[in-house]
Amino acid sequence: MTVRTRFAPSPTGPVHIGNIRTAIYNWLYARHTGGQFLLRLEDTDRERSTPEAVQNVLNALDWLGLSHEEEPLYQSQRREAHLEAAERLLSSGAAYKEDKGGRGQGEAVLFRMPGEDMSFQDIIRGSLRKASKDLPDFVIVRSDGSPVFHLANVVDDIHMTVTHIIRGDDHIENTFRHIALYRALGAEPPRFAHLPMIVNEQGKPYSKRDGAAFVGEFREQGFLPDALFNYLVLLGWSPGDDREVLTRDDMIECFELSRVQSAAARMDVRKLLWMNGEYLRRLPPETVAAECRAVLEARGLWSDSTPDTYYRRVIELMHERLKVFTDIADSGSYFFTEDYPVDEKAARKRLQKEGAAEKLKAIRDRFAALDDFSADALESALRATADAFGVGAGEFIHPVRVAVSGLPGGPGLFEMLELLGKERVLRRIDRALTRPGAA
RNA sequence: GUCCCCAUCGUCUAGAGGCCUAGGACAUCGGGUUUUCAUCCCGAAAACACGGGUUCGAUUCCCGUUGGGGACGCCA
Repeated sequence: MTVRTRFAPSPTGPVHIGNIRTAIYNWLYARHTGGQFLLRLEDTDRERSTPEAVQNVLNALDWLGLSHEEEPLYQSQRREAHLEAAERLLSSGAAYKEDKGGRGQGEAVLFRMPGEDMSFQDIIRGSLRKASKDLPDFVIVRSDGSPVFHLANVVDDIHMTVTHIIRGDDHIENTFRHIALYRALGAEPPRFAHLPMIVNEQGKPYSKRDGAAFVGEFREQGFLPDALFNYLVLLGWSPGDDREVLTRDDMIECFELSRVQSAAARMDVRKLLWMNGEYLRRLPPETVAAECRAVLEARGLWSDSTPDTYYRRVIELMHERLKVFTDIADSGSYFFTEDYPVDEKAARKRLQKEGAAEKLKAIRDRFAALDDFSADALESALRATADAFGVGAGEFIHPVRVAVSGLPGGPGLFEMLELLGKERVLRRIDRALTRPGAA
């Protein structure tokens, strides 16, 4: 029998990082076994489900490359099937009506639990059991006639012939009810695998207040889908060897549910950043250029008059220094505007030191006299000046860098100066010289 | 309150009774490379929650304690 897994989110808000990892594991397991990965929108909560949230789910899956087989099933359209199943349970005696004084007036339909202790083999947790006394009957159709989650969920999973249910461990207790429903409906229960939660960086359950909780946020912050995917896969699972950066094919090949961790995992944005850098550095320059441009536009740093050759060179110089695309706006803004921020600490150390102004002035004049403003020419000019002063080149390099970029680090100074061009370099040095405190 | 689940470096993990002097990755610290930053290379510090068993031998098995988390809806 071919494996069929499903991702069944309820579209009530942005897709959470924990949810999407569940989707990833479902997808990976289906691909690993040559099976199918299905999608079901559990949109039966009329008050909280929205079309925007549905779109958000679809976008998140698409962004991460989590392709699914068949058309998505909208649970709200399956109401008749759910109610029909309830009728069957009623007529077989597996369910009964009772007025528990709930929503609306009239009777709800309750499912009759088997009245015996239950257990099942979870692929990740092993044997899980529950005593009969802790498994009370429960409502499957409300007194207003609407089906309840447990019923809809099971009926739809049977309908979709799902063979492996991979979901969050907050569903462990529900599983006993679901298995009982499967049996009463005359269906063979699927295999279950319950995933641990992902907790925030403080080790607490995620709440709405936590940043870095929704897939869309990572996208906005300039993270790459493949990097987020790779990071998330490793959050609770490992290939069993020392590999960390894995291709999609590698993951598909060696993914095993039995190797999934049973303890909750904590989100670590620093490692995610590292992972993103790994992927970003391997990207072709055109891609980096396009993504960075989007960031620059969003930050108001982009001008359509930026020469293509100039921009390409900026990306060449910055590429390996980026961990996320948004870094281009933080550590490369001086390539695009005169209004770049100046690192106070660097300015104090390099520009306001004894004798800094004198050296800066000397090198400014030396640069001004240059006809050839190439990196090589700039370098020999600067080194000659340093020699004349009887000091190391660093005594000139650092102040110039801070004056021209406002930052303590960045691409090779001479390439940077050449790219910026004579006019801008001289203007910026002059400005640094006149800045208060630059003595 | 009742029931259930979980527990290896700060974090993610390897480890399925002797191979463990507990391995890797991120982060941290030190060194090398670089004009700087980043990359890259080398190195350091850093963990089996605690207490009982079982065993010739426990990080690995069992029980308890502690600590965390979850479920107890006519929400999904």
